[in-house]
Amino acid sequence: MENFLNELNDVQYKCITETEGPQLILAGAGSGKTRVVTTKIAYLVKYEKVNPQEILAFTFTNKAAKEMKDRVSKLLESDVERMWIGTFHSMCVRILRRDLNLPNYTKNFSIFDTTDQKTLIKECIRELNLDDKIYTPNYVQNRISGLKNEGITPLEFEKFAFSPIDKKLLDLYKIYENKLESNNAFDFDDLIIKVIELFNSDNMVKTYYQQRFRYVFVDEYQDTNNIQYQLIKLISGLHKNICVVGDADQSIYKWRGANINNILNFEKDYNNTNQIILSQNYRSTQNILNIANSVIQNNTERIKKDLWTSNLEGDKPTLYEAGNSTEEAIQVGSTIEKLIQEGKSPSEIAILYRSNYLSREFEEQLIKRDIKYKVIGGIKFYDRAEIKDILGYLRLIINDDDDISFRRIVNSPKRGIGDVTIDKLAEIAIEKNISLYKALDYVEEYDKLFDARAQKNLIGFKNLIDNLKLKSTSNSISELLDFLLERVEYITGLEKIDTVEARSKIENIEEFLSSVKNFEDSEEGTLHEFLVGVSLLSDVDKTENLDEAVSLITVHSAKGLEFGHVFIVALEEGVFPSAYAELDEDMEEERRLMYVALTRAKDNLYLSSAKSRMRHGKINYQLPSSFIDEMGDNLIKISPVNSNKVRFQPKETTNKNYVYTSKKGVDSKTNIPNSNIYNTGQKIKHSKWGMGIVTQIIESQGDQLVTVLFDNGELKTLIGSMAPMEVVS
DNA sequence: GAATAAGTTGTTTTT
DNA sequence: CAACTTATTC
Ligand SMILES: Nc1ncnc2c1ncn2[C@@H]1O[C@H](COP(=O)(O)OP(=O)(O)OP(=O)(O)O)[C@@H](O)[C@H]1O
Repeated sequence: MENFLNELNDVQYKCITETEGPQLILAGAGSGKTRVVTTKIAYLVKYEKVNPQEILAFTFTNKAAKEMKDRVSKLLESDVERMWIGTFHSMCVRILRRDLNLPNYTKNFSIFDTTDQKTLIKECIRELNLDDKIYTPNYVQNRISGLKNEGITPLEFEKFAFSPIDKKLLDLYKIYENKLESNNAFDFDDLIIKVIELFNSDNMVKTYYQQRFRYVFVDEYQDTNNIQYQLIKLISGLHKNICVVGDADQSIYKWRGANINNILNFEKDYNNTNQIILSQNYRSTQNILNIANSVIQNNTERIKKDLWTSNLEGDKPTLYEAGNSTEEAIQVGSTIEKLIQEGKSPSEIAILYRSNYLSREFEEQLIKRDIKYKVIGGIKFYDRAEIKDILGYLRLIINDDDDISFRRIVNSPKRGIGDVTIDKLAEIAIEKNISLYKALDYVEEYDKLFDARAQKNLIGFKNLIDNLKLKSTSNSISELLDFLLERVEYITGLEKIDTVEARSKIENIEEFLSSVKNFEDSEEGTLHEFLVGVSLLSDVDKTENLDEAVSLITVHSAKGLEFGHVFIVALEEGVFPSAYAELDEDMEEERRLMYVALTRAKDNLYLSSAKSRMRHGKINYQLPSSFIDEMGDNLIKISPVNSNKVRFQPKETTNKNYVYTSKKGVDSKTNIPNSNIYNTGQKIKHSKWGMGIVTQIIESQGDQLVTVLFDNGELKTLIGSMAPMEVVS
């Protein structure tokens, strides 16, 4: 890569060669922001002779970090191990592991994820005897995390917590923080806060990092929150060579504390900011860009900016309005099948949706067509109960103050230690102000508390953990795990149950074991590093770019990615935009989300919606997304296939891509006689039962089993060809 | 204390 | 719908 600078336009080139001082690069989607950062890092090292260890770059996900490292290393033809490139959270853990110095913490701290936080918060709510209808764990977690993201400590909150609810919240916040501390644990927000506190309290440490990192970069700057901003400011405070890149129109994490003011404040806080705007889009066709621009300009809280491209005009995006969600999924499935038959790479195809639950029907259709796919996000692998159990053991082994993990695994698998026993143990722990694990030492002393059985079980458990602790000091992680699973009889226990679920759990555990082996082979890290890695993994990171597979992904997770052919589905009011967006500002964020979705596409965009969709087990009738109107007449509308008869005789005028292709004769749907085809969501009239709605269809031997919810409340399953009923409109 | 049955609730997005 | 909680029984 002799001349990587040739791959840049003039403005990009300017960004890269103006290396000194604060630089704010604002630019629309696909204008090469990420490319600027990677190339600039390479430029600094190659032409400015900057030492790689003087480089620090914050990315949004670990995957983005990995990609950045890969690209830089390609440009430089050398490894980039000494650069710090990673998410805020992982960089902070790195700092804490090195320099953490707090009286009640050790460097083997646990990281509490959102679920752990809520568990802890539930305890707090119970202790304060608060009404759990008002103070739901969700609400409290949200509020506390919101405060922490803003950098508001309990002490500061006290100054303006006046409402009765806020006063209670303050109490909760205080107890919560104490509990974290006694668990030797940090939540996600703490990772950043504690580094800021560390810098502010220890000048030596602060100076070390300030001197070391001569060049600091932040990608996806529009989604940084207040504490991240503070951290950036601190860490770049000496050299002030801070280069941030972002796009205000792509700010989609406000709900997580992202503060768009960070863009505005930048120029105030850094003198002589070099602001550069990139406005040429290299990613998308003109037609795609037109739609994206036309949607985003409806935001009023926005600095207008022009984004143009010299790319080809391309195909016009299409819009398909399906009668119901299954039809929509079939349409998308068969279009994807067609694309692949035409020779398009599956990895260049993505289905984007607003919420995870929407992936299901599309998965079913892809499975039917034997199309490989990967779902990014949703139920995370490491979130499965069996994996969390094992992680719980590991966490407890290296941090025995971690009561959350203790509670999780003390009776999993069942070993006769129930809630009552644990509550008694917790009494000892509270009285002595120690962890649950340490309270185990007093079980014999407090023998009147426990019956013989419970006492025996508790002592057995203590021996188990102590054994594991011992093992952990001298063995590799996978040896420890083998021993653990053996001793705990986790797998043998599952084998005895022998259900489909148990089998899949065993498979998951085996997959987990091999991922541990992978970690050991590639990184040679400690157990703590392994656990940290797992805790901070994001959804996008988890899924390897395995092989050629279609991606199913939320719009949030798709930020920063690009695909040749993008399907944006379920474009309905209440879904996208979400029903939860009530305020104007929420609506604007939804619109930005739409903008992100649209600008992921390089060549083709396929939009679709359904008139009815199941949610929470009942049918919702949906209106098309208001964003569709905002796209103007740049769309080719494909009329809904309103009856199944039409399905088999597609009109000539129908867009080619949307012709139904029935791949295999086995497809039961093609065998159904035309006379009585029902679809879920249809209204029907039965001669005896009256009006009702079709809630489920089961295809069976060329006929349909139709489940109908009648208006009188009765739920009946009827044989499609026999039942005296008809569809009404 | 564990296993089952019945009832209830709801995340939109995730480091 | 499915995941989670509560009630009931052994
Ligand atoms: N000067 C250039 N010449 C050709 N292609 C370019 C140039 N700059 C960027 N690209 C290409 O344009 C696409 C978008 O670039 P990149 O991902 O860096 O943009 P971005 O601004 O970070 O996008 P987003 O805001 O959507 O994350 C990439 O495929 C990249 O390779």
